[in-house]
Amino acid sequence: MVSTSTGERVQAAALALFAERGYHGTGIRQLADATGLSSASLYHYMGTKEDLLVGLMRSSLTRLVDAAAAIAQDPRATSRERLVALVHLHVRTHASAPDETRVVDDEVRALSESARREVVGLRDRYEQVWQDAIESGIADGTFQVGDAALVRRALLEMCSGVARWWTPAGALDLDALAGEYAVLALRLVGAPRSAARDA
Amino acid sequence: MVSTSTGERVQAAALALFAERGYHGTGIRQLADATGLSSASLYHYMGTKEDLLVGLMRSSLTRLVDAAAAIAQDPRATSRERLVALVHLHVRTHASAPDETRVVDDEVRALSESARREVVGLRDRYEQVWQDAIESGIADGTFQVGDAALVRRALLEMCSGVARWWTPAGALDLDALAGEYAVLALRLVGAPRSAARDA
Amino acid sequence: MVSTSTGERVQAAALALFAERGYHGTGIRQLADATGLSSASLYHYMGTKEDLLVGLMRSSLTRLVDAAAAIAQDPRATSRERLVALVHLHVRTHASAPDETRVVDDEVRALSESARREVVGLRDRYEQVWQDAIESGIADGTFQVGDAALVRRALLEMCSGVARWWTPAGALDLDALAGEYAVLALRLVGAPRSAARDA
Amino acid sequence: MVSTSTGERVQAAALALFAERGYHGTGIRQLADATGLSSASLYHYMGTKEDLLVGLMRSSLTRLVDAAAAIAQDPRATSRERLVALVHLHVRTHASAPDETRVVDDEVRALSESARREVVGLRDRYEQVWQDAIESGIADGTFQVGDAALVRRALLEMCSGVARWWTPAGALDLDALAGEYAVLALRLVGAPRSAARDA
DNA sequence: TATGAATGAGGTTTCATTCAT
DNA sequence: GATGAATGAAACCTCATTCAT
Repeated sequence: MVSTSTGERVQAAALALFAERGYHGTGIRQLADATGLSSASLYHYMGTKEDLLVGLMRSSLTRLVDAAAAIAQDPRATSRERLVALVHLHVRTHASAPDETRVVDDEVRALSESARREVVGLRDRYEQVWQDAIESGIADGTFQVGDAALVRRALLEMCSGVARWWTPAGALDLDALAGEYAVLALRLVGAPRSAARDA
Repeated sequence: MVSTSTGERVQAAALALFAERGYHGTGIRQLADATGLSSASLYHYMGTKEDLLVGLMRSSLTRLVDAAAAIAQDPRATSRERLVALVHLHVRTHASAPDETRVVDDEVRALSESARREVVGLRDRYEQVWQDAIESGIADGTFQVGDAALVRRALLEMCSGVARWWTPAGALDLDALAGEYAVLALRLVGAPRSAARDA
Repeated sequence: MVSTSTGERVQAAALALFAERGYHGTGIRQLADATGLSSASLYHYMGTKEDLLVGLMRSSLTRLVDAAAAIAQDPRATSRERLVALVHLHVRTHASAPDETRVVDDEVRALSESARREVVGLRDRYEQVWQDAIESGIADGTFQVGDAALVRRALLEMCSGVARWWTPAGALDLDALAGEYAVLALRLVGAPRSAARDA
Repeated sequence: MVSTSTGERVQAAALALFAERGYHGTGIRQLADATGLSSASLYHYMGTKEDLLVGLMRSSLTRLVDAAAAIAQDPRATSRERLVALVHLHVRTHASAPDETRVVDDEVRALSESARREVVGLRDRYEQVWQDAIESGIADGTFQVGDAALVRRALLEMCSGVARWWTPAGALDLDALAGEYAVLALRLVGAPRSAARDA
């Protein structure tokens, strides 16, 4: 049986509120109400409000970066398989944790200089994994892509979008969603032929 | 000779600030500083802060909706041409006015209920044009698409992304950018063959 | 007819409160109450609370430094006359504006680094005038003093003390007070003979 | 071997902090950090924050009052010797324990009514010893002083000042410092001739 | 048009203190 | 002894907004 610690409840409430109303749109008092703590008690669990934000971003991005790195390091995978795996990871993560996504993507500007550097660094590492995956697919002739950076951006934006609309209550379950996006991704990189098999 | 009225300067400053720091992250005093007015004077040109936001969103979305409607109503265009025209419109608009995009896309949550309804209504009308364009391409056999709504979302997210990275100082000019994205869009809808011609 | 501006009333209230309860012991709300303003309105007239403190210190010290410099630059004065003039200045200033004195002397530690540098700089300039006056009295044989710096400190501390106890309601008026301290000062520097004449 | 109890370490830390940043400028958490205890644990050793302050003041003033009383009660001392002994006591105490001095002198205003009465009572007893010493010197013709209370204040302020600048690292050691001030004190009371002998 | 003056409400954070463990 | 958890009150300051001039 997993019980949630108060610290975790604070993080969960912050995530939900930051996602719904934005970091600057969320007040400490609202956060306190949502957690059932006094605003003073909140400071037992978070440092500053910004520390809380940074913590959420760091853990979210670190998880994503680690998972992507694991995919990148699998030596047996083909370029196609690697891209599909990345799409699956990204889509499933973003669809099932849309709040994290919104916060990580939208609130970087709210960070102070030093925190921003850290978070952007993590994001850059993640994007580099995609960039490498695309370039190696180009190199081995699997992908037909002119501008790899442009396609990387298009791919990531496209996949991130699921956080804005997918819900478990809809017609598509997570697997189907990831499958659909894998098809689209392979089309985008010009390797559409056996898409059905990969998905 | 085009002179900018004070009201326009207020809007321009608001756009830049809202885009950079977010609506809730932007104070009236910062806006006053940026405009060279006192915060009290600001209220001669805007109603409330929210009115200012709604005004920016309305004008931005209205322009986009009208342009999209014009494309949709051209009877001579093929499905392929229609999609390409929409992509060009969307990409050029988002790339050349990234601030408007950020504000329109990110700050809907900051609106009060009634304003949100209006803005979401405009956004829905715009998306419906894309939806129609995709469905008619499916209907006439040009596009190979399973889930039209899903592809519409993927397409729009992908194209909107240019606002986050394109700059006129980079290697691609606006025309080239729009061309590249048209190619990607046609790939996404499964109508890639003569992509080069369309771009 | 001299009317007091709101800004001046804020400064006066701050001076009284800071002197009575200390800078850290004085809250913004108390300051607001004392001024008859809301705490928000206060910020129209002061910058931060620290700005207010620095302003008080600066104006107080600047006045003192200027007056001391004027005394120091009088070429016709003897060493004895110069010292007596400095004592008169210091004692009258401290006795008649004891609040300023307390704040300037006690709250330097409350200042942030950069403000402290400025204020300490002013204080150092003032003390240098005294140091010069003592040394020139030693040089021309008027004063019998071993350690000039030590005597300067003893003199200044002694004279500053009037701010802690003198009141216009007491037996001594300002002139008599200044006279008494001039006598003591001349004794301290070992030039007591004609003290009565100088006072 | 002298080991310091936790309670003593708390007092020592409080003294240093109160002296450096003032009573109101020192937080319980800073005190906890300085002691290596949690803020909750602190409350095992002090009562309230004010109790801590009162305790410091009481012990400091009691020691001083007792020492001064001992000097006053020596029947063999001359007026001159008695004054010199008081100066030595005061100067040595203030120079070697400047933190105590600052706190005792500056933070009386931070005390609540009843505590203030007690502390001020102690201070008054101490000053009375000086007052008596001066008056008896006047009575027996040793001192040439007009206003005994005024001179008492001048003397005490002058001597207290050493707490603000003397350091063991400087050119003067404690004995020399006390000697110098004894000379100055005798000059102040108009009994300067054999100053060298007394110091 | 333009702005100084003004404010109630609320921002984030810290305060000194208590108490169950 | 010692401390994590907790808090009501208050800290300084900024918020969006109004209004008389």
